[in-house]
Amino acid sequence: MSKELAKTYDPKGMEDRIYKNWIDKGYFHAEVDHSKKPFTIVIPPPNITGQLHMGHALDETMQDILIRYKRMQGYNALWQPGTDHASIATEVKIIEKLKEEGIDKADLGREGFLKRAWEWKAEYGGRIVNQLKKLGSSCDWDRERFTMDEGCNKAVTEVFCKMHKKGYIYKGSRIINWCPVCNTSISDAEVEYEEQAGHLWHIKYPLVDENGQPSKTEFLTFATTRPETMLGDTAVAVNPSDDRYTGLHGRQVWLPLVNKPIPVVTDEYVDTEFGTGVVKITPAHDPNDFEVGKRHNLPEINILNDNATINKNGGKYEGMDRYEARKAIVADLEALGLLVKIEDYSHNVGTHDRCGTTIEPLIKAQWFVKMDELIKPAVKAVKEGEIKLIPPRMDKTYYNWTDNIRDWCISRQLWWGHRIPAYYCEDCGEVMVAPSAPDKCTKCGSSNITQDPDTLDTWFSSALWPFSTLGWPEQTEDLKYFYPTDVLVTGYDIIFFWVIRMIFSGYEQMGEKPFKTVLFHGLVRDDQGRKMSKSLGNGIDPLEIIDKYGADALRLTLITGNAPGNDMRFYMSRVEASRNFANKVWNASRFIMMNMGEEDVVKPDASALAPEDKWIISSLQSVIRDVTENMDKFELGIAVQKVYDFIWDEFCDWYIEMVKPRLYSTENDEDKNAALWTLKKVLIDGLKLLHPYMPFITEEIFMTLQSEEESIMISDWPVYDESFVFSKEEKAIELIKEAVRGIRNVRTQMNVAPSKKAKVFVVSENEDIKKAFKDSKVFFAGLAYATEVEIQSDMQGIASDAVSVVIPGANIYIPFAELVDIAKERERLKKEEDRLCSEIKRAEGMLSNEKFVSKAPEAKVAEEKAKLEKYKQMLTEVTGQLNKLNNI
RNA sequence: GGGGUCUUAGCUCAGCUGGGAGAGCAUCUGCCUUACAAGCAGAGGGUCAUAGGUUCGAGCCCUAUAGGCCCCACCA
Repeated sequence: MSKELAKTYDPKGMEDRIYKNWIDKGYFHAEVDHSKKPFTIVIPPPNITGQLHMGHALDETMQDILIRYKRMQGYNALWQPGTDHASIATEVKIIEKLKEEGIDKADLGREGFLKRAWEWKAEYGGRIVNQLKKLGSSCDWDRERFTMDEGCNKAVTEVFCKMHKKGYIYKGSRIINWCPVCNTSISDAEVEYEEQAGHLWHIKYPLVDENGQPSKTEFLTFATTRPETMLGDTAVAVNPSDDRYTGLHGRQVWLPLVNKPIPVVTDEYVDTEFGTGVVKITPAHDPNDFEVGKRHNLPEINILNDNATINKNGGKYEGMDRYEARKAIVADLEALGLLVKIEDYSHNVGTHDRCGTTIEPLIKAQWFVKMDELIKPAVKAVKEGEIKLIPPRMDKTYYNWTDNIRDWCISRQLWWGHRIPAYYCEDCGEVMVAPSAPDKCTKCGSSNITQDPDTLDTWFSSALWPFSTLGWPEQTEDLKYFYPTDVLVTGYDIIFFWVIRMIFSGYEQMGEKPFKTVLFHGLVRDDQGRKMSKSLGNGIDPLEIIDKYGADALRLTLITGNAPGNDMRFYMSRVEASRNFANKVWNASRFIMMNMGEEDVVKPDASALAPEDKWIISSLQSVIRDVTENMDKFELGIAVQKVYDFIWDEFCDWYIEMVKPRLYSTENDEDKNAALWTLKKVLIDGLKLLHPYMPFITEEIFMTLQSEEESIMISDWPVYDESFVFSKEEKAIELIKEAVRGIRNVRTQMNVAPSKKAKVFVVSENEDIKKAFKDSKVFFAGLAYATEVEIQSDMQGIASDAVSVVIPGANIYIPFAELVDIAKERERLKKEEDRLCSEIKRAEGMLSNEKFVSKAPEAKVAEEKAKLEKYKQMLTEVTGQLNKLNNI
């Protein structure tokens, strides 16, 4: 049967065809099967609003690699996919779209808006999923979920009610972050601080004199960045230990414009070093002032409407925008002579991470999750290694958050999301939290009941994702079998939003961790190290890359040379390099197939294997061992680098070249068979090692090579096989390694030599060596001009002006008249001598160290001993050669 | 203010628990050798930021310094 690959590697079309086949065969699907061990990953659900970007591509690739690897190892691998409703992000987009149609959200009403939202989801929700498929993601699409599907809704309601009952969810009037553009509260995690150039206004308030009137001579000066908030001032504060102001304790100041007296209070919060040591206190519009206000029982005067205009408490400023009011107030204060000075001032301003609007702290009644108890098992889990974070330094980031945790504001004034299952009696005000609307008020029996209009923070449902997707709150078989999941792969940027919240939710709801390991990756940046963003227009579309170079090349690019948790830069030249590697694999495979005859190769006796066969097979074993080890440690970049080097350098550039003469020869079928068998074996194992990284090309080659197989993705992962490690018993392998070194030397010299024609003599009395060099082309393949090779048993045939290049055991002599610059050769040998001397010194140093000999692993010590012997022997030879050269 | 992290070849980065300085790209040289020019064979290029310390041995561990980046908190 003839086996053929297309002449050129072209991923286009091929990838889609293969993916479709995998789907049709159901290879991605996982069912509970107690005869196998489960391996589970839940996908970080992409937003339905989203388009695939490089961050996704990296994230999905890493997960797919792990899933494919484990699947090949015989695990029952489940990659649970799904999408996130992304409450605020989606709502904002829909509002934008409505605006284009000239429709206002309010006009549609809640029902109408939600109808539009679901239509939107139906239209765009599948887009990102299809894009994931382009990458080759082996998700179990039969299990695709959505954070607002029936099951997830049930989970959300269940959790809300349960936690409310336990007192972990409560409604309270507290100072929260308000986005005046999105018109909703947001959590602390959603506030992004941004350095902004602003001003520091120095203002003075008159003290109140004994007649209760503003003094004309006594003033208290302070500085503020937000003068407009003075409308809501209810005190000024000084530090109790501040000597400058001890006389003012208990007095009052006159709040200008509002025209009323407010007290001077003392509080430790005030920093005596900053400004004048006086702070105006606006409890309703500043988190710190809020705390001060609580301590001193100060009234809280809200001066802002939800859209950040001044409300009726602002007197004549009512209706003005917050920034207009600021101008007006500063102008009025100046007119009153109360403005001392204006300074330029750069400070951090809280903005909404979605829309960039400066957030406004407001007091509002919102729902919160009480965190102090919930967080405890989550901290313990990481501290005790129950959950491992990779890289380990992420622990610190994690604790940084858990140690400073504040209650989580979960209610949002949005429509798209999980509506809070709280119901209010319009008659008596009773609050009822229940899975469904109660018929009557449990307190007064009234049926005049309305549901809380707010929805939940989008992360509330994501926090339940690892178990809600497996069927919770039902006690499904899936849940028992696949939970806890094994690995969570995600970016470090959502550790606070998502990772921590999944962990405490897992412990609270399931009594068990949601995953064993969290593998973090960094951001994919552009080639200048900038974040890829829409506004910069520097984003690179993964789909375009896939279209041009193939998903395999993209995946390889994203994984190589990148350590966990580190950001990476994306270079087109690296994509090209990856594509070139794919091309290399393709052509090597094509070469092997071309040389395979009609009948299949059979496994040869070990005795039939040539030294180079044994060498490459042994080498393959160590690659298998190392790669498996690296993958188990989640060192994906290191693992694939090893596969890459093995395939390209050792297999293609050395082994295939060495083996060519045997393939072209028609004399020895047994030998040819041995070569072909080795080629095929190493290729197949190499493809398998590569498959998690480059699933498409490996499948295409694998299936062309052995059409009787089903698919590489369900084949067995290669296992380190001691019986294939010939180096332990075979000296021939050592010989190959040394020959490789010798050949390099020859090539180097030939390259600098004036003549291109070389005559190379191999001189040895050792029959094994002579056999190995029997067809010396083996060792000079790739150098067409090194054609003349003679093998001799003694030195007779060597011209007196020959000089050796180093291959201990077998000497390759090159007539230097043709090739070698004596001075250069001498230099080289001297360098070699130096190297060996320092090696010997190093080895001797180590071996003479009692600590090393007693503490280091035995194998290590033995290795060093062997090295020492080898180096000593090599040194003798090099010295001999050097002497010989010196005598010429 | 607290924490993290980085500084390794011209560029971008790997370098696992301390034990022979690596890759990709770029540069230079020579090759269309019947798998591959998306290729082959070579070469050049590094005081591993600086200064100390621990060790038989440090790119790796410790301390300090300089510079860059990130996260958190936030002083009005």
